[in-house]
Amino acid sequence: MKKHLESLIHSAIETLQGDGVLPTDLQAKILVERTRDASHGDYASNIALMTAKAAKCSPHVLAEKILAALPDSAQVAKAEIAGPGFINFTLTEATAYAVVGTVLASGEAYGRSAIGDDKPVQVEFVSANPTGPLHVGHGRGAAYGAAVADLLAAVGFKVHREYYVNDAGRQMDILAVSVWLRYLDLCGETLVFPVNGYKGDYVWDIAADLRRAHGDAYRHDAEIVLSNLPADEPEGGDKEQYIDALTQRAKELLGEAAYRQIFDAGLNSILDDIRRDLEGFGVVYEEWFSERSLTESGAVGCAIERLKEAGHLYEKGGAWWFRSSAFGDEKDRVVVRDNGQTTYFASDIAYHMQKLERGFERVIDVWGADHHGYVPRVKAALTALGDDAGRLDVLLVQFAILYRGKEKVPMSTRSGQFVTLRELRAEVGDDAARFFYVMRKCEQHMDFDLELAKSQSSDNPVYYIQYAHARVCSVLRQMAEKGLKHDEKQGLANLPKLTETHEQALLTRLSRYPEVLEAAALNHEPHQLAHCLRDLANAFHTYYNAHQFLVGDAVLRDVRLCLIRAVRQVLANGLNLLGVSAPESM
RNA sequence: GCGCCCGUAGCUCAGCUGGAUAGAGCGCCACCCUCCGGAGGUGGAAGUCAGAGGUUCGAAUCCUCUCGGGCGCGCCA
Repeated sequence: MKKHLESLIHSAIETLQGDGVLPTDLQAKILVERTRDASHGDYASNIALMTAKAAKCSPHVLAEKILAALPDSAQVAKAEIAGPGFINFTLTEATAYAVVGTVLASGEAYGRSAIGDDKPVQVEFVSANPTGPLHVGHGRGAAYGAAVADLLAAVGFKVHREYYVNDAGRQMDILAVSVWLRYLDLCGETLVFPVNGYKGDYVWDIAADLRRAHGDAYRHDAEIVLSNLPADEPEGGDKEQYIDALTQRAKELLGEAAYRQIFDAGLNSILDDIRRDLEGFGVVYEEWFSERSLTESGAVGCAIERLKEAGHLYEKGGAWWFRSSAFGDEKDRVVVRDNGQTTYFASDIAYHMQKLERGFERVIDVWGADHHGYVPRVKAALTALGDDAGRLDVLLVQFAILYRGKEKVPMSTRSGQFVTLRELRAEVGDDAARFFYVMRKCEQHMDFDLELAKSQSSDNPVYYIQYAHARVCSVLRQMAEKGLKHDEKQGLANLPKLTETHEQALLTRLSRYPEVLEAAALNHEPHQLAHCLRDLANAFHTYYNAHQFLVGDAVLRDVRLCLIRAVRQVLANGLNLLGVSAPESM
């Protein structure tokens, strides 16, 4: 409808340009908006205010001229000037009522569109290091990324959801060593666990599995393992140097194959756990992309070569540096360390280069806000490689702070006292967690109230919306119990009987849904959809309280049932896109 | 110190990319159940949009500065 009105205005503008009222090189964007106030009609355009200057006349006078040049439309009942020069449109009744039939006919497809034109878009999200279970910070990225992906799919993009598995690098080595040391402990060796090792219980579990499967195959004498190592932190040494030396020792004693087995045992165990966690959360991927595969396939080497050939790398202090400061970054970054190993950044350059080469029109990365400093260097690398960094959107998600009522839930990664996503899911449920995470726009710091998320009352927006859905179902059950039949055809044929203000309000809400969906998708703002659903639920509850649906008048009953079934459909569609269930009873 | 994000009702947040009288939920106050689920609804009070300049017909929205809060500034990932 917006587009229809915009085209009407466009045609009026062209007429005025032909008449010389407006300059032909006019560069105004025609914008039609929903009115905030029902007394302003259904839609409004500020075009006259925008272009008055170019027309060299007052907005009001220009608005009159536009109005005169506006082609007739069967869907517009009236168009009038208001305020400083707005053009307000009021739709015909038939147009307003038509939405009910449209919703019921379209069903699950209502609100979806094809504006994405099947263009391939990649959404990479979560991508947490497989060194431990996901925590509540990752949860927000998961819920947000999944919603963004689903929204884009709903408006016609071909969406590829991807998880980047950081299965290479030092952190993973530390995990492998941690597993091995716990394993040695289980074998009966006595050793002090490094300060910098991963201390979570899951490391013990992996070690225990390893021992069950392989017995003492990887056992080495503790004294040999720990001999001639630099001091760990408690002994006045450097914990980083210590853990690296320990990693080196592990590789020497175990040999490459055995080390790799322990490494993979840790990796696979944690990755499986993450995958199960996300699946339970309703988050699934088309692809789990391995960082290690980038090195093994030579992609990392290739990316480095390309940068080197283009003259964007230089050697300093034994390492190779990328001249990212020449492309807007604060300073240059190392891609190959002095020990010959490539950095995580080097992998990321290769990864993003590949993403674009894989043919995605747009590439979206969802990152935690703590990685924001990383954005310029990745874009710099793409630019240096001759790619269009503009095709990459990095969406930064702020942290969520958990509250239990008024009390802040203590969380600190340092002490390992973080709350896992699994714990959150168990406590508040998947529906509430998914909804709460996307209720706020991603750049907002979020206070996540566990008590509220758990509460089964109208205070809790997710229950409020689900309850509206369940209520419609309940009415339909009541209908059946009373032995009444619903004649949809008769209902749709008599929609003008929906004369109550509450009914009019619902019609507007329903017709708004596709617009909200489109805006939410294109702006990567699922919170818009969340708010829209709350508003719809609110309008429904108000209606429910004010009027009976199962009335004696069969025609009116059919009409009202059509309306509330349409409401139910839209609620279900919207909740589904946010990964929240739409229960028939609660 | 430099960079990014945020600052809107007592609280949690919207505000459709510069438009009409700044909105919603919670909380608070006053009401509404012989009625399809009261897990609900109606009405009301509540704001110097952090502050100061600037841009223009018009600013919560754009620019500059200041003040608060978060995060980031590794040859970690």
